[in-house]
Amino acid sequence: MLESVGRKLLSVEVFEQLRDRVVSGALAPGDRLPAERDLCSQLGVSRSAVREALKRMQQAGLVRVKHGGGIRVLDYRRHAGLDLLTGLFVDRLGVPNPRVICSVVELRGLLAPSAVALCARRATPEIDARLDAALDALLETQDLGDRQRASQALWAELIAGSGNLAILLAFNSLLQAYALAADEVARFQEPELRHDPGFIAMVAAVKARDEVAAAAAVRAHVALGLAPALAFFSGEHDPETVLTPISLDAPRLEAS
Amino acid sequence: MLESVGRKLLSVEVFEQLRDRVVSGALAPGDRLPAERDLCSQLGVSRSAVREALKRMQQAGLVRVKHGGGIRVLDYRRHAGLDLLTGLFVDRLGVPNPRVICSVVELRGLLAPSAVALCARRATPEIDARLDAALDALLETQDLGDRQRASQALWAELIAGSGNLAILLAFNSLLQAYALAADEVARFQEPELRHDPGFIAMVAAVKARDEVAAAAAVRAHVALGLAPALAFFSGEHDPETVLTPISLDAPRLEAS
DNA sequence: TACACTGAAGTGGTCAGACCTCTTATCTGC
DNA sequence: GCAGATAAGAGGTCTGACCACTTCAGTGTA
Repeated sequence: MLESVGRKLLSVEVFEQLRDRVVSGALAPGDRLPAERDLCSQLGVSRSAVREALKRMQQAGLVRVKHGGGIRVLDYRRHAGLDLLTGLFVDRLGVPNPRVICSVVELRGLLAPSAVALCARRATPEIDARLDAALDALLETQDLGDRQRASQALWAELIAGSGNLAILLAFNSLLQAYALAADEVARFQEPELRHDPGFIAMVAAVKARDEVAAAAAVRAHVALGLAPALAFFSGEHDPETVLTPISLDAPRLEAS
Repeated sequence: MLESVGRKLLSVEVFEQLRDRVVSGALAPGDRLPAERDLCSQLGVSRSAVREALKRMQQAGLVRVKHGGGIRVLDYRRHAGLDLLTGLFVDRLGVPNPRVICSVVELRGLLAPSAVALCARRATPEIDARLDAALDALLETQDLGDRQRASQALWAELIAGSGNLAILLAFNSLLQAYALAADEVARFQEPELRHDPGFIAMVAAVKARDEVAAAAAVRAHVALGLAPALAFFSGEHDPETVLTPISLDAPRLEAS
């Protein structure tokens, strides 16, 4: 079946153009952007569209706007937040950026064990029940797409169970980036998605309130998709540097 | 001396009002916002201001706007990214939110050792030199404010040295939140900021390319500020749950 | 010459109202 | 009772005007 083309809004189009110019370095930190009215004529859109795009740029930490004083480009490596990943994960044509993807995969591998260990520390009977429900739903289906959705729901429960809002939001940022390359991600994630014992072990460890076992289970489970992902996307990297299986020496949470 | 009052822009004011209504639950997920034109009259501002605020809301993952179909509130716990911390760290009056701050402190404690360990794995002579320079600058000053700035510069080098863009951006989000309560943060961070041996040990371990020592040094150093911070801000929490020193059982990165 | 002041030009912020496009719900007719 | 047509509602875009702030060149004075 066909997909809706869903034409892009002008302000989004302008935002993405500006964003790409900044993250690609075409506009260097400290540079001054053309005046709003000049941007309008250059881009062929109204000032409203330009201004709305600039609001997004500000929100993303890519530019600094001073009333009457022009618009200056910021160094995104110093001022942009994790949400910028959404704009870096794939380029305008949808081609994934290997370097960015590797960093996201790596961060997930580092953070997930800690998050689930915290979940094991702080879980309640209510959380246990929600985990059981999510796990049952996951094990019921074999379709890869359904699995992906179900595993995402289970992860959401595990992360929420950590009781840490910052971790929750960080994972949201990571997932939002993943969603842009859902198909590519699903491919190398398949071994992880289909490994029932991994999911079962994670939930069991949490329910047993065993932080060590929980972290270990997560590390082992995540490792299934980690190595293929890094191998697939790290063509331009030094294998010695990037391919070292981060999952095997990832954070370990010991008992208190 | 007096500080500039720096009046807030209308679009920012509107954004913050809407954001607070969403994260406080006054506007529940699924709720429909008033039409743009109604918001204008209710808030007494023009439609431009409202629309620019709504663009920020979209960018933050707090609402979903559909052409012709109204504006719906999203569940920020599912759709907002780490950048939202900036808006949650302190309330409109500048009073810090203990629950959020604890989660940020905890995430920093979990992430920093792993990040520096990665730095130890991937550092280059150039990075070594930059670390030395940042460390020297730090040790030169005793003023607490200067220390805070200098330590931030050193951390920036360590994080950048990890070669992981996602981690870098995540720390940016955390720092941006910290900045909103800089004074409060500096108070409980003082022991950490003044502990020269901690900084020296971290840099030495990185230069020795010793991942284990690096992670251990970071864990020990960060712990100095972690316990006071959690104690100071976790008044409304169950000590058993939150005060368990996360730093002592934080992620440990073993040698490959 | 060096400095402080002034004022004009440039630039972002706000406003008003118009018109277009898309969604939604109702209404009509079969 | 259902499908298609229709009208109302809501977001998207454009225009042009005016306000508020910054910047800097030009002016005048010490």
